[in-house]
Amino acid sequence: MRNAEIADAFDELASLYELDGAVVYRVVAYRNAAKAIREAGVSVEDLARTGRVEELAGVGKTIAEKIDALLDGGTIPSADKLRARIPAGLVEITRIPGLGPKRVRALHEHLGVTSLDDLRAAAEAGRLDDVPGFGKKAQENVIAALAADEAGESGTRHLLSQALGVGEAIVAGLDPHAERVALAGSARRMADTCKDLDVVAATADPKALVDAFAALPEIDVVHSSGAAGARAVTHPGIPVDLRVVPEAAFGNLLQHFTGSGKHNEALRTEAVRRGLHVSEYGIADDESGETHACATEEEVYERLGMRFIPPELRENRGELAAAREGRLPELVELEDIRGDLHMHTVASDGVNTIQEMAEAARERGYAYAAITDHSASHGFGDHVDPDELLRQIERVRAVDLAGFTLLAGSEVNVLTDGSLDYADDILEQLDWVVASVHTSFRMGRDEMTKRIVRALEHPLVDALGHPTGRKIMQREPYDVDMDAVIEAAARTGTFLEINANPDRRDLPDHYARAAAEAGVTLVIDSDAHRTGTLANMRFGVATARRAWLTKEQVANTRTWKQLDRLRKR
DNA sequence: GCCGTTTTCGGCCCGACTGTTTTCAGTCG
Repeated sequence: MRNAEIADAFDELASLYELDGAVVYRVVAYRNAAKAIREAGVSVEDLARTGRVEELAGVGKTIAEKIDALLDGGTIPSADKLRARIPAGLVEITRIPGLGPKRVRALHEHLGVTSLDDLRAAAEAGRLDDVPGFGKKAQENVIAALAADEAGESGTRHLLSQALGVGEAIVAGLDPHAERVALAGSARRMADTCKDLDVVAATADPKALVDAFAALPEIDVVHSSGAAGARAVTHPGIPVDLRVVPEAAFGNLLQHFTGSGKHNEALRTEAVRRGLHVSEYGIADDESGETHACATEEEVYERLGMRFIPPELRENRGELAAAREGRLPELVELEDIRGDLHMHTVASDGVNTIQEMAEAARERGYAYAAITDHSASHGFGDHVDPDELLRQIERVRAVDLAGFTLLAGSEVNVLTDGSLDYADDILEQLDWVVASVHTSFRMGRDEMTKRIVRALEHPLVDALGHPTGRKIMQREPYDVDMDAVIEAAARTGTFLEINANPDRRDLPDHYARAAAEAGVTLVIDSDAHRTGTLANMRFGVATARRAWLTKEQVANTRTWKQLDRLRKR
C-alpha cells in the first residue's frame, strides 16, 4: 500500500472523529500522523512490516496498530464503525468555508442534512434559521459558498511558478510605498502549489499602503481592508492577504506568515516550555512580562535559541531540532549550479536550435550543458532516429563557444521491459544519457519497478529523468516502488534527476531527501524546451533545498570533469 | 492520541474575524 493511500485513510479517520465530536487533540493526532506518513520518503508499509513504524514522529502504539489493521484487512475497524454512523456527505460539507465540524454536526442533528444537496435545499427554504448558532447571515453565506463551489472557484491551488510571478509583481509594486515588503507564505517556502499569496509589509502609514495595494494592476477586487491589512483577489484568480505592522515587528510578522502552520505550531510549543510566547507581534516573556518585537527573522530564531532556518525547510520535518543543535545543512543555491544536463531543441519537441540553447546556457553563467532530445521511439512530436542522432552528435560537437562545453546527449525512452530504444553502440557515442519513462504509465507496480530498475542497471544510463512521472495537480506518479528505485540508484551509482519544470518538480522533495540519505547523488535539470525555460532551474533548486540537499549531493554543482569522474561509467 | 532537559500523566500555539450573542464559540490561517 502506498504512503499516500495510508495517509488518506488517516485523514479520513480524523474527519470522521471530528464530525463525531471527539476531542480536538485526537483529531490533530490523526492529521499529524497522516502528514508524517505522506511525507515519509520511505515505504510506511515496509516500516510497519518490520515493526519500525513508531519511528515516525506522531505515530504511537494505537496508530501503529491501526496501520497494521489497514495493511492486513484493507480498512481500519474504528473508521468502519464511524462510517456506519456518519454520512459520507458530511465530510464534503466541511469543505464549505465557514462550516466546520461543529456546525456541520448541528446541521445534521437539527435538519437531518447529509449532503451538499440537502444543505442547498435547507438554505433555500430558509430552514437554517432553526439551527442554534445560525442566523440570516449564515443562510446567505451558505448559498454564496455553494454557488462558488459549483463554479469551481473555491479551494483551487495554483502552481508555484504562477503564484510567484504574481506575488513578485505585487511586492515590486508595493516596494516604493513601504519601509519593508516581502512575499511570505507557501510561495516563500517554494512549495509545489499555493492556495493564496501572503504579502507582509512594514510602514508608518498603513492606510496609504493599503490604498496603493488596491490600485496595483495585478489586483482585481479588494474584499476587505483595514489598518492591519487587506484581502483581495488578483486577476489570475489567486487570493492575496496583505498584512502590515510597524517596522520594529517586521521580523515577527514575516516569520509568522511564512509558516508553515505546522512549523509555527511546533516552534511555539517548544517556546512555551521556556516561558516564551511567540506571535506575529513579538515574543512575550513570562519572566519579565514584556513582549519583545524583532525587526528581523534572524532575531526571532536567535531569541528562541536557534540558527536561522531557511524558509524552504519550515515544514516541521526536523528543522527545529537541527536549528537548535546547529546541524542545519548548508543548502545548495542556484549560484552553485554549473551546468544543465537536460534540454531539447528543434530536433525533437523544442523550439530553439542547438546553437541558441548553448548560447542561452552560457549566458546564464553555466560552464557546460547537454543537448538531450527525445529518442527514436518517442510516441509524440518529432523524433530522432539512430542515423539522425549520429548527425545530431556531429552538429553538437561543431558548436564552438569559448569557455563552454556542449555535450551530446539524449533523453532515451525506457521501453516497457526496461530496455532502451537505442542500441548500446549508439549510446556509447553520447557524452550523457538521461533515461525516462514516457509510455505505458499505468503498468502494474511490480512490472514498473522492474522496468525502471533495469534501466538504472544499464551501464550507459547516467541519470533517470523525472523519476516518478507525476505532473502536479494533473497526473499521479507511476505506481512504482520508490524505495527499490532509490536502492537501485544507490547500488549502481546512477544519478536521480530533480526535473525543474515547475509542473513536475520530480523527484518530489520528500523522495529526494530519502534518496540523498541513501547515498544517491541528485542532478537538477531544467528540461527546457526553449531558451526562456532554462530559468526553471530555480524551481529544481528550490525542490533540492526543500529536500535538505547540500551542494555536494547535487552532481551539477561540480565542473564537468569532476562530474564525469563521479558517474558510474 | 502523542509525548517527555520540569512530566509515563496532564498537558497539548496564537491571534483575528465572524456572527451570534450579552460574554463567546466556532472557524480559519
